[in-house]
Amino acid sequence: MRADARHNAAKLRVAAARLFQERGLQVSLKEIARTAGVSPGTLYNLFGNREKLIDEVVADLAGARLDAVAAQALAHEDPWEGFVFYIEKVCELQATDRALNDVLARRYPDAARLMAVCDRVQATAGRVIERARHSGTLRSDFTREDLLFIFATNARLAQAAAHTAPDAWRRCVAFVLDGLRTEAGRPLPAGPLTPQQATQVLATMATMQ
Amino acid sequence: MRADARHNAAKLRVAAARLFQERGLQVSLKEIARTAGVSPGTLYNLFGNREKLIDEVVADLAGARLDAVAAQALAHEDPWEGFVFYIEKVCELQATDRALNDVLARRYPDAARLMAVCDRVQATAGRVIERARHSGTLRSDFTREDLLFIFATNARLAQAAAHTAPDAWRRCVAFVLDGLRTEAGRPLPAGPLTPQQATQVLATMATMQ
DNA sequence: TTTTAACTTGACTTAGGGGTCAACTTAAAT
DNA sequence: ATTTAAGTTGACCCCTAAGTCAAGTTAAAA
Repeated sequence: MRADARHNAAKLRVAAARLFQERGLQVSLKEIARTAGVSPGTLYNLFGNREKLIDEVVADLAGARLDAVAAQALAHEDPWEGFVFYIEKVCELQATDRALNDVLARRYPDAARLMAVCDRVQATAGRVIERARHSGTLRSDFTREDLLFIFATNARLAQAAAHTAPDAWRRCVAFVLDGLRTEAGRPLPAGPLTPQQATQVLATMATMQ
Repeated sequence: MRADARHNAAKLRVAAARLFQERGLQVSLKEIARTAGVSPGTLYNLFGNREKLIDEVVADLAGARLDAVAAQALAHEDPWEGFVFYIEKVCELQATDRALNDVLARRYPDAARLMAVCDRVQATAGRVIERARHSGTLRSDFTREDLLFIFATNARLAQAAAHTAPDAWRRCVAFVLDGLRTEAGRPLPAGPLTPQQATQVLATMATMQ
């Protein structure tokens, strides 16, 4: 790889990371190229397509953040506190980083590293849930898929309110959390979803509109 | 108005009502014209623009449905049951009618009749909440704006899951409802939003992505 | 039947996206 | 300094959307 190509790739990575975070993974690639001071042809030349660019630019960053949150959550002595911490921190990340939504929603199935991040998140989320459930505070009928839907439904609120009322989502999440304690739980009107169903619904949500 | 113009307007109203319901208020106007068997020029000729078409076609239908749900909710003997009924029915409507989202989100501020529907919904929702709160079952810190966010956040889930798992949203709503009972309530991490803030956030959510 | 205003048409403009490629430029090996 | 393969460019292709308007058609009044 020639020096000028390396420089351009670096500039593109910086521009893409910023725009992906600020505006989501669907920003125009032409605009990323413009921001990087490079022609659209060069972007396609160096990265091939959107999916590959995303995989290179977003996967590691998103993965590192989400892993850190999971580790902190599991480090809490009290499993319920760890669970609450996990939900609140992930929502917080979603409020400040639009790219994370699309990562969690498995919106880009051909981005291998991104999918790996996604799988890791689901595994660690499972541990956070299991611990809280086992401690007796989290209601026993709560599943990983339910958690994914909490993230998916609150993501847009967190982002939409980021300027007007940065803490609006905290109220909504608090209502849900109060309903997730064992002592608040009542019989649910519908059974849990399979992981496959959840994946399909999340993908649909991400591509809707 | 000439007979052919009246017929075309009728055909367009039918096509628009169907496509708005099935695919949301942002469907291509060309497609509505095509479905009605009429040229795009005729649509613009007869209705002016998207906002006016929506106002004529959607407002009455959506208003009638939402009013009926509110009336049934207030007819329940038990105020809490009425509250639960109201939330579940509105979510159910949102799962089967994509147009309702955009109505509730005040996405088209120039559509006067639509905005009137919206205001009426907020007023009746306020009564449903007040009644349930007064009865002692609904936690006292719950506001109208919170209800609007519950609708807004669950709308996409209800729609996205409509085919894969039509009852998925019922689980999520059930978690929230369990958290809305007085005995489950704990101090909230953030204050309520003003109506203006809520409106702004809802509008942002509707136009996002 | 003629006339004409009302109405309809669809190609057109503007504006935006993804993606390609022949022609040009340049890093760097010799 | 010359060579050449690697890299860059931006006009160009495709598409789909909103919205316009000159030209053609037709309902219905006279």
